Amino acid sequence: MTSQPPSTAIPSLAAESPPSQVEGGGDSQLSLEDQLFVALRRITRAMDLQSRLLLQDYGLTAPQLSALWAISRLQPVPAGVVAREIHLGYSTVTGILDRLERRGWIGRARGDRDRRSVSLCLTAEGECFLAGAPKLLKSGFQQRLAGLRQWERMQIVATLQRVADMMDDTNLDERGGVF
Amino acid sequence: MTSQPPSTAIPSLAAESPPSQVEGGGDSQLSLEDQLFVALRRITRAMDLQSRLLLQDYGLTAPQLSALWAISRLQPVPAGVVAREIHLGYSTVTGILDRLERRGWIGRARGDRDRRSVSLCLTAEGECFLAGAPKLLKSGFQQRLAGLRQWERMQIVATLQRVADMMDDTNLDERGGVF
DNA sequence: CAGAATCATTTCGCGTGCAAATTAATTATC
DNA sequence: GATAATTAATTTGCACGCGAAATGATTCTG
Repeated sequence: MTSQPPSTAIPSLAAESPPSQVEGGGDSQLSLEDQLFVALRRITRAMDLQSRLLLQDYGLTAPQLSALWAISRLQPVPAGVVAREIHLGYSTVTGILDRLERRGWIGRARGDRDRRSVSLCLTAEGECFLAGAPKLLKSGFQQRLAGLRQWERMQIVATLQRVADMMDDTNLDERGGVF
Repeated sequence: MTSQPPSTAIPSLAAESPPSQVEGGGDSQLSLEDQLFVALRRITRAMDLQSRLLLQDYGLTAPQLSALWAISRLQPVPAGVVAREIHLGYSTVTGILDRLERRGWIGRARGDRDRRSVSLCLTAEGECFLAGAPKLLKSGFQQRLAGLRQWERMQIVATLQRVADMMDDTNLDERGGVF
């Protein structure tokens, strides 16, 4: 019936919470892979919630803001490049650009040389908005991050990039491997 | 599981990204925070795509499978516990349970003592399905993970959990801090 | 013991993000 | 130079996951 595996699992490393049942998730008895999945799910959810918060406070989602920054950095830039840059599908980016354009933050213009492509540029209002725009990452998270040492931050980023590389099949063959 | 990782091990590790421009995203000129965001976005997307792949091949999404495993592990279990366990909102879990129930993999029953709560159990078919069920993480990712050393895997999981802790405000106050 | 407060779950409305099909423009092939 | 193949962007259809409000059940108060 109920599975109570008497696992001898030593709560390792990050699981140095005392044997008291910490509410929220008894990861200790999960396999490493499952723990990893849970952590990833928590991160995904946190990203989603942060995006909703942005939407509520500023009227744009995190992907929208991310696109805006990318355009600001690369303009004039075709839509496809932005999609690849911020790791969203083409069709998704179209919708995002619609909303950014409707708000008057970006301008769309068909390319001169190639009239299939769309050239994206920030408008003056777009620049203005970005000047006072919120950060992509939640302020609480940023603060906590800032509280770490430089090498810790770099280590975290490196690990995340490594995980992203391992999960993301698309541009893996081009690179020839994770290492 | 018995080995304690060398706690001082981590410093430079994978952080030695050479200035070479890898195609796809010129992260090199981005701030550390932006690089972090991009990595998180890539991970989120990879999770989404993996879930779609599951849906296509097995007819259930990653959250559904995750819920199924959780129920299998904790049954009989009320819905709210499952929601907290797999880090999804209550309302989301309701929909997931609908689909799992419609497929005949779980059974819902109002609690005897408290008729507000719903007791969830796996059906025989559910058990059967789980026996041959796919993993939550993409096979390619799992293989790459398996290719690492144990301490590397643990380091990755620990870092992800740490990031999740830092991003997730909900159960932070209860714990008193990240450390 | 009635009414209020609380709790677990569900319903509803919304925006997201994807794949597949579509449109429009460019390049390749014969 | 016309037809086919490719490319960039968009439209369409679908399921997800959230918050807020609603529902039904239980406990707290006076």
